[in-house]
Amino acid sequence: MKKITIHDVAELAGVSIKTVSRVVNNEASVSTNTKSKVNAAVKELNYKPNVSARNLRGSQTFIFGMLYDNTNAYFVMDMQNGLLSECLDQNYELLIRPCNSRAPDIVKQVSDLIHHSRLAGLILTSPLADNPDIIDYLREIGLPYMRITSGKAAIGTCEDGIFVDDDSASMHITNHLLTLGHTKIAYVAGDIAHQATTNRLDGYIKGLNKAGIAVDEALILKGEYSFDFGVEGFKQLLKLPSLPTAVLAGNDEIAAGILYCARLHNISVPEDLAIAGFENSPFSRQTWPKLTTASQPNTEIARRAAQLLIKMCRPDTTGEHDISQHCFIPELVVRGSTQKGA
Amino acid sequence: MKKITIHDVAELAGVSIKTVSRVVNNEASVSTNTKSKVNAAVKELNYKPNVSARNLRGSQTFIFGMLYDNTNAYFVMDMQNGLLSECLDQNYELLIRPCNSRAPDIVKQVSDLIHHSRLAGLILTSPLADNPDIIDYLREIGLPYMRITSGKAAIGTCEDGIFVDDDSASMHITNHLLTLGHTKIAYVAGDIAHQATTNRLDGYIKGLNKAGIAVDEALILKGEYSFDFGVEGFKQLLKLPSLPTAVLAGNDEIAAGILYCARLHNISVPEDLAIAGFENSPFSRQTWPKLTTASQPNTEIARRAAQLLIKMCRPDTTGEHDISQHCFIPELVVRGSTQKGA
DNA sequence: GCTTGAAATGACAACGATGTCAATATAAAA
DNA sequence: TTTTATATTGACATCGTTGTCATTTCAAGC
Repeated sequence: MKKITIHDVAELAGVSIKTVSRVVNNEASVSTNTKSKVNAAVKELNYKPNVSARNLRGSQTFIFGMLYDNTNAYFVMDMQNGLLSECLDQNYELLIRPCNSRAPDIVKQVSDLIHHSRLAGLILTSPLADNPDIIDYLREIGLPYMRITSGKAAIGTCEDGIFVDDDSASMHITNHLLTLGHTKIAYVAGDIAHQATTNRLDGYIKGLNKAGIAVDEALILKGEYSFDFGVEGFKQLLKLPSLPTAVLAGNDEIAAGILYCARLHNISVPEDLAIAGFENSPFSRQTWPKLTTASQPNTEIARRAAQLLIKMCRPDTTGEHDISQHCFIPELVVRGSTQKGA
Repeated sequence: MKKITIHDVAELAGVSIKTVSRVVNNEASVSTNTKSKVNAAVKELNYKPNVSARNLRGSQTFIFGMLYDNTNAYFVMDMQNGLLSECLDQNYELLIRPCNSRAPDIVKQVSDLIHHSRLAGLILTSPLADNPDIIDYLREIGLPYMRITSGKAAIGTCEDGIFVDDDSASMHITNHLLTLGHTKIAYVAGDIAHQATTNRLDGYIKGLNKAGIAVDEALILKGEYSFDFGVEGFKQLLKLPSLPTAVLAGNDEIAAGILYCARLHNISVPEDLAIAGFENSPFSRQTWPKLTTASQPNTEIARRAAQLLIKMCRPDTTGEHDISQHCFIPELVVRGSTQKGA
């Protein structure tokens, strides 16, 4: 398998290697005639530029990074599959890195990755996407980045990113429970380092307010996005003088923990207690009863993030900085954990 | 942010860049004194070799690939975290790729990845690790690879890889059920494209044989590693004249499906039906009751795979091809799905 | 025909590492 | 001490590409 280099193409086309480089990179100032000669040679030899040489020499690089710090394997998997699919299609490489958002030197870690791997752009998932130190740093060095996080697309601000409107979705779920007649609804929230946590709580509070129900702080618990915290949280609720009739969980894992704990105490779901999750992760379908939840198209979200980032890195758009943002609204999925027979 | 190159290290350590290169690459013929000086400088400057430059110049590259085709997100996550941790420590890059092992052009896909990204080695997880076409191809082109799959370490063969002794573990679980007095034990297996599936079945059969119990083919179902197949499989078992008293599942997902379906039919677990899973994935702890299962240290396994692959790529060992293999035996974890109160 | 500016092209250095091979330091043998 | 073998080190070319800058080509304007 002989290696085909730019020299071979140049020789065959009868031009200099620099001209081949120009054609391959779609630069200006190449005559139509030359361009077609070179393209023919490229095709005949099946020439592919050497990525390492490009990355080594070029100012532009074709490598993105994706950072995650999330125990939710399904979420990370969806993200990375979506990103990879889009990046590889567009001839970008994607480096995937786990990291600890609470590490004191997190900014340095990010900085090292960027410089060492010469990243052209970075994709951040929550809670890293919500870390102001990291964002400030990226702004400072002017690296294109995409945050995949919670919020409303704020057109008019310079906040680029992909946003999931957890606020609205959470309100929908709350409304769903209210419609079923519940008035004492607890909220077992995840890690407040995630923007989503705040927004989901806000949606819940808005929902209650609209229905004219006072928010009872004793019914709101904050912890982390894990099954174990679901168990823990419900144990705390059990200590209350009277149980709520419904619990909204920060995500499906927490909901599964609550469900588990309810079962231990012989509380029937949904008859005595309605439980709703969030995220529509696979195991929201694998509990008994299945969990009512809010569904977001994670793979699609990731693909979109990659698309926008690539657009940001393409200098061919005319000067102006387009706003690169997009908003997704999770959909309510009603299942047996809130409504018998659903 | 200044980029740290080998020149900076050389200057600080007071040696030539070539000597730094030797230390970094663990080559022979460097005095202990020089080595420690250089290592100190590397550490002080936090120097990391540029992967592109290495890849471009060297005959050896420092990029591994990891291929997965597995719907079990927790498994893939554990694998990639373990591999990344080891690879990055040793200054190897790791490219992560999902792929479809049943694609007709799978070998070409693998080949393209290897050549286009100039991989130094490849790590395969099941079922890709069990695909003979891929393995044959890798042998043919002489690319170092590590299979992470099921089997017994067969010292003496040239079969390099990381093996999980599913056979023994499955037999342990079977024995556990036999000890509890079960004699009619069904097996709901996963996808037979995975070597693990065959080996787990073998362990089950051996377990029954040792106890002098005849294997009833009607109690053995083969499908795929999913919750849905667990549901489907149990529905089939329900059609039998009489139900088994215990079911062994190919993995935890299948077990969760069985558990779900049993609950739908008001069958108490473990009283009327004992269920055991395999893999000790997080949601084996998130069902009610929790699942008895077999636990394997996936992250550790992955890290070991990377270590062995790196060793294979290091020419500094004296000529001979060491056997690079390692075997892990999953441990039985007894929980409430087979034993009340466990 | 001559100047001129822009378009088109090429020569050459550079990116950051490793491979080759020659030079030097060190230890062992004579 | 001198010779010889070996261990240690460094100078320099090199990998395949792109950036810089100089050069050539060409059409338009005088």
